[in-house]
Amino acid sequence: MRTTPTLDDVARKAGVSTATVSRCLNTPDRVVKDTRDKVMYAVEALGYTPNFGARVMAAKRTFTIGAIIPTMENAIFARGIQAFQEELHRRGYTLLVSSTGYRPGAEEEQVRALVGRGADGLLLIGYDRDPALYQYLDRQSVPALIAWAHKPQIDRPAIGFDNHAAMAELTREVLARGHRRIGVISGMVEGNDRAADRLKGIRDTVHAQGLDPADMFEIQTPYGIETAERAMETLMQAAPRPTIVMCGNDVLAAGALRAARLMGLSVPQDVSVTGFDDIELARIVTPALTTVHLPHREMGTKAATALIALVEGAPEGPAAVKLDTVVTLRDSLGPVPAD
Amino acid sequence: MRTTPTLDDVARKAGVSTATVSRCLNTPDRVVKDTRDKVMYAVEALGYTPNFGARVMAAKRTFTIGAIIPTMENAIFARGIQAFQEELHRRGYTLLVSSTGYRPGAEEEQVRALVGRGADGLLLIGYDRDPALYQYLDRQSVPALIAWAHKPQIDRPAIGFDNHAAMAELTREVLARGHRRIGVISGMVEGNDRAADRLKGIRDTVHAQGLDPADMFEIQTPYGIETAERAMETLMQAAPRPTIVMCGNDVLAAGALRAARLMGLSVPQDVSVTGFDDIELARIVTPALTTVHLPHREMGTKAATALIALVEGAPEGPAAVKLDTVVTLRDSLGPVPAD
DNA sequence: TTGTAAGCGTTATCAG
DNA sequence: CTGATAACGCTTACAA
Repeated sequence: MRTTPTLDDVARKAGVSTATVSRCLNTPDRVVKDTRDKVMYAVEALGYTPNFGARVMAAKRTFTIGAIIPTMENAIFARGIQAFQEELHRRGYTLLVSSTGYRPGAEEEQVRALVGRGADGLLLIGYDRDPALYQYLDRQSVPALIAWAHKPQIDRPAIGFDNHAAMAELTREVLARGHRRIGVISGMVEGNDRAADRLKGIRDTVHAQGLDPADMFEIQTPYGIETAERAMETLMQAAPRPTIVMCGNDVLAAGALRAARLMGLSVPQDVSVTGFDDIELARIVTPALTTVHLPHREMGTKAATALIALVEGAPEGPAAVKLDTVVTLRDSLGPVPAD
Repeated sequence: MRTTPTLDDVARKAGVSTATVSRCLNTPDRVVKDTRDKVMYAVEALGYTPNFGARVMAAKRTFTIGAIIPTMENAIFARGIQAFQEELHRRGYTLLVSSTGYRPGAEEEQVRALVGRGADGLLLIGYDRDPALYQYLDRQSVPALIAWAHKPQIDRPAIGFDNHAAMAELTREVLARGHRRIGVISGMVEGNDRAADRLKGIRDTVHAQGLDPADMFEIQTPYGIETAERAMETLMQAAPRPTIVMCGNDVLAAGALRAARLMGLSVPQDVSVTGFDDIELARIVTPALTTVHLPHREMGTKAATALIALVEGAPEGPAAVKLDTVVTLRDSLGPVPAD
């Protein structure tokens, strides 16, 4: 097992000092072409790669950004993260992603792992987390940008959506179609402000309308097609049955759609279904989902820009950017069925 | 901007040496409870996190595994990677994922980034890549495990499927239903052995059947729903039209299904469609997709085990593990339509 | 333009 | 059981 070549090996082979090699690699113009060629040749010949650990320790910047997302398993974050990564790459940064699998406590672990590895900045999803984590980040002075959520009242750099308002708008569309018995399949709200806000957006709108809360049927369930199917089955057993089921995201809605089909209910004739996120899935299922469109790629790109700004000497105080969402009407939402 | 606390700060605060602090953190049993308590208290009080760079440099192991996948944007790899990560976590390793977005050259970049950061081992998708990259990995003696593919004739540690055989089996099912005019929507085969093998699996089977190659209609296209829709439109304009369209994966198939619906063709009455991968999508679309089931989670889990074994002093020579695939018949495949 | 040498924060080896 | 101290590989003043 030959040991991996170091700066020193390159220097020796090229007949120069390690300082010169380092300069060739980092600031090539501060080195005369002739020696640079020698050095580059040695680098090639040896197959040298800088040791990042050492570099992190000696320099300050790593040009690495970390992102911690709840899951890679469904496409909720995929598109935004992809755009985030592309923009970072364009700006010379490397993205490292890790996921918590919605495991409580996992996020702190990952934050420490990434910070310890010298991440210059972090992308986190949503606001809800142990205050100690925020304290830790502040202390380490590692900038963190919150994405996929937006709460102007919280003084943190963030870019995202007003989940409450967006869901409220969708709910108004639902009410306008005459629905009064509303089923809800929500994600688990504990530690998930996006899920919580969406749920609250429905409740507040329904109550503002003066409806009887007893006419709402809520189920919280972990994200997943299967879990949503179970939830849908339960909701459809209520009597009288809800005329619509509003879901916390498109994945849950896809599950609800599937369960409806298996139960022999047609959508939207027998029951309507709505989603949230407008991931690709929403247009693929039958019937296509009425949902809330989120500008995933725009958010990813802007998140990259904002985080880099923060990293490269935040002008100052945190700012929260709000992106617009659009209620997107497709076939899965219909008028309330005649009894 | 308070500077982040180091081992030294902790040592000073606890009134012990840095060596003792280090021991408390890494081998707590080699330190008497009393001093350990003092140290732990200081660690808490200061909010100390070890600097990974320094640790990498001083120790050899990092307990970090890197995975480089073509894309996070669709679910092809999501499930397997999730299982991979879960198993790694269970074994005390951290997973860092990065994606190439099918960008040529990006993989090398990412490999270097991960290796430079001290990754103990790497998970790579498929065999096809610049030999120089393999050479680099060997030289750095960083073990790499190839996943999602299996070629016994290539002497590399790998875990995956025989894409050729699996697609061949599906093709036999197709032929058995009387289809003779076969359309194919394949992923780009350049640098993607999985896509290439699947395509070849179809061709070889069709030709073995003694069919006229002129009856096959092949289109290669980048992965994506939209691109698949375009391809489907093109295929459906041929006269006579193919009676079935076999797709290189489920995402492409979902696009084909969608295009068919928009063109007013019903599946499988007017045209059949098949996929490959059996991701969640396959059961959600209407009609449900006939596809090749891959044991995603099993592969992820076993990949983790295998890679850790490699990292922790590979017993020796590389081994290739083949996992079984299952042709899964659902509604999207029907008999050849009567003309 | 290039070389010298002092860190950077840990771990590991040796003594005590 | 604990403390010095020498690496680890690289960057960066400071000198030459």
